[in-house]
Amino acid sequence: MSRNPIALVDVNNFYVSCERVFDPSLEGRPVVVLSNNDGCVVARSQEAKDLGIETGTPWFKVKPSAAAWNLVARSSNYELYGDMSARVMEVVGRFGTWQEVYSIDESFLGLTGTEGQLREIGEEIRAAVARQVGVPVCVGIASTKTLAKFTNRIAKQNAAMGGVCSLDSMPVGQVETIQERVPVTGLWGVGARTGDRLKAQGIVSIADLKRADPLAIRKKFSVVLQRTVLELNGTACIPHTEERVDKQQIMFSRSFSTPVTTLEEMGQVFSIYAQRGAARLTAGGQCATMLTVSAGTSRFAGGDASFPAVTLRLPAPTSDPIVLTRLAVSALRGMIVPGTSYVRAGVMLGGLEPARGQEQFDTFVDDRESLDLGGLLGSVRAKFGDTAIGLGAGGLAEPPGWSMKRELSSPRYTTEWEDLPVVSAR
DNA sequence: TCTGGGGTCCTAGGACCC
DNA sequence: TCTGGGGTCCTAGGACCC
Repeated sequence: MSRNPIALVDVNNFYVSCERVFDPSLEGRPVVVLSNNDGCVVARSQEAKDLGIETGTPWFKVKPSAAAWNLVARSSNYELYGDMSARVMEVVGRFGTWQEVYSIDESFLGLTGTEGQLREIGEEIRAAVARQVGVPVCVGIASTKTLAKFTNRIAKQNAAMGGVCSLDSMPVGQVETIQERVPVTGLWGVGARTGDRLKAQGIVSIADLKRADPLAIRKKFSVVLQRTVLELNGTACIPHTEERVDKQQIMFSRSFSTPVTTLEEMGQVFSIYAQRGAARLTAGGQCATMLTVSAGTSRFAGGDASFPAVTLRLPAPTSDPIVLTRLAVSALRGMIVPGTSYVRAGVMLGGLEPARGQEQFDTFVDDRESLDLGGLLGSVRAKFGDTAIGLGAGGLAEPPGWSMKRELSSPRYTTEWEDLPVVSAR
């Protein structure tokens, strides 16, 4: 493997670990972090996992036992997690010849060194992140991304390894034993659907898949699964993209704290969501060419749920909040049935392309010809806060009744001056 | 009573062109 | 009126990820 080893570095129980950095009283206690609207569990501390709480469990089902379990729940605080993520990535990136940030809490890293040095580097990464950011990470090192993910899992599940595992330093027999035991769906890229289809072919464990003929797998399944087979056998074939490529779509979608039933309220929703989407476009220097608005009734209410959606092709690529808001609101007529209880809605911007100066306004020749409205709104919000300015309903000082609920949120410790933690010593 | 949000990649099939 | 083959682009939907 000595050629081009790859590390997968990820934070243990990331959201919970972020909460613990600023509230050490959470150490050792079961902690869960909830989805938007405090709906269901999205992250768990080890203690919470040990209690048998699964990801996706609705909070109202867990809540009655919370006191008895000494369980703490927090609303998700994405502002905090996003900022902590950037800090972790910066520290981890110092150790690699290249780095690919794969998700909010994990990145692939190119390493160099002998087998013995690799383990040391892994330990240095752990120590650096613990000291400079304060969260625990695990490191898995192998010759391909798929194997690095698998090795990271081994590091996580064996406390004796101290959070670092290099696949080639493990006895071959031991690796084979694990691969015989772990089901294929434990692999990166193999989900439940593919798992069922593989089982029908007699392929159950990771070891089974590793022995399969790559060409046959490609024929029966897909090129994606063929790559998994090759990577399991040490042939790296999933390329890494070091540069952050532009996004291809932007979605703003939320559940409501109380159902929305009228055209008027849904107009508010689409107006506000379209403006949030437009703000993200502007921030990323992009324009959209397609707009999709959608809504949904509850899957749990009994009867048939409905998920109406309308997609519009924009007359010209744009990030103009006025254009996007107008179109999003106009799309709801004929799509939304008044009197129906909608529990969620979303605005999706697609077919994104880089913004090209003022061209985005060329087809809308009015007195805004040379005005970058999105940029202007963005700078006002940056200075005076997210709710300082907006179009129509987006400019309401008081959030509407259906707005998201986050009753158990921690402060934005690292991104707002007024939320800065205070430390004192005696 | 109360059940998340935001993405990517691949494939198949249709429209269209030469 | 019949006949052929090859290619691109776009879109919808599936599967997967965290």
